[in-house]
Amino acid sequence: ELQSRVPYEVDISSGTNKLNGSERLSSSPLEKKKTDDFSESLMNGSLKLGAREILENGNAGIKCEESHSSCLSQQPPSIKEDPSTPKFSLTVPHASSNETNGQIGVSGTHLRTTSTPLPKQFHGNLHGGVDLSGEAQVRNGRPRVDARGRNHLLSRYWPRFTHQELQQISGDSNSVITPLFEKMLSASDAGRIGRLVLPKKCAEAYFPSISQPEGLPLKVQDAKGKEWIFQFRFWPNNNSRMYVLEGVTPCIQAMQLQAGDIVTFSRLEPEGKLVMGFRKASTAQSSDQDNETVKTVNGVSTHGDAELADPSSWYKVDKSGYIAKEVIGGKSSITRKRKSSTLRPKSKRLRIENEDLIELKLTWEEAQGLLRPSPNHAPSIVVIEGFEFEEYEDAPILGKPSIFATSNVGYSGFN
DNA sequence: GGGTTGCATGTCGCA
DNA sequence: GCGACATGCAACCCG
Repeated sequence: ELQSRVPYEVDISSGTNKLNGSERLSSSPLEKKKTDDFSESLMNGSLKLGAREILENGNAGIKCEESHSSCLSQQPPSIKEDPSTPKFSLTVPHASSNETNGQIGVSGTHLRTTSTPLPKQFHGNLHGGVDLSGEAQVRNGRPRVDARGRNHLLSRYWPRFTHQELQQISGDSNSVITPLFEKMLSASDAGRIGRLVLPKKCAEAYFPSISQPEGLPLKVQDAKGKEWIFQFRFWPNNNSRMYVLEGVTPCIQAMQLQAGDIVTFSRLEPEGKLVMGFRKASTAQSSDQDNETVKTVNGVSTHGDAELADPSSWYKVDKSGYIAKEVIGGKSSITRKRKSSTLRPKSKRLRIENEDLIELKLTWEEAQGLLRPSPNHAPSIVVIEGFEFEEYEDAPILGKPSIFATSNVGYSGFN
């Protein structure tokens, strides 16, 4: 018996992540794509500020070192099954300090080592203590690629953590959060059966490898620190596997989750704990919408348009099984016909297919989150009516509030 | 008889 | 065309 019945935890050991390691460079098409994506991210600068934002707020940093192009071909985190110990181990490369000195804004990948001060307007403290600037940058984090198969994950599983979610997970600790993936709960997942179907690639990448269908118990901590033990197992499915977490009903109920809500999986480091968070459907958009706005867990407006805040108002399922999409401005379209035998919405397919129909409206606070200071220019401090403002000689850069990368070898996927 | 478990099957997205 | 995944459903378990 290779697998102990003792609940497994994810354990992290530090590795290396040499940005200048030429031996790691690769010219494979996939990696070229990542490089391009990353370059693109640098253009808008949002990665830089997103990273800083987290640091400057003194909360858990987020590892996103894998977003750098030179990280892309590094060894993926290995998920090893050690017969001699019940402890499941994940090896996650870390950044070395000399890789990031002065690199923030260029690499933007090693959050804990950044030192460049963040312009005050990006702290969000001018808005009643509510952070309005950082969340957009962190919610589009990308997971690592499949640790074993190195196959990329579908975009709908990319973690899109908000700043507040990360805060909620990390609490007051100095732990670093590595967002792994997220999944929108299907009706089956949220049902009473208590089985949460896991995306295969995510399961194989981030959870312990299992050889027997019975799998093994997996200890997962929720955002409140409560620990749950799920049975991580798989079913043979055709010639493949279908991974499920069993026994999730109490957790689902405790979180008051339902179909359409999003569960997130991340890892706390250095503890190596697997952490399960959630995002209610009322506060989250379809996970397939990259670069879109997301409301925070507690409903605090961030970059989300007020009319975008409630997806429940976007979709209506009629008796014929159609899902009608209501878009701002009264436009609507039929997205896809569902099985007529069931009327329940299948959140998986809830997506906006024609993004041209979306009009983004921003408040001033939201727009501020898009602004980036011009590089290489130090601000001058001006005090107006008791408030400090930073003045820049050059006009700010407008960036898209979507960039965040999380994985070591996975997607840089920047937009 | 109700709940649970394990597998089968249909649908959809992606290569 | 194939793999992934949502879910249907029959077999099994248990009170």
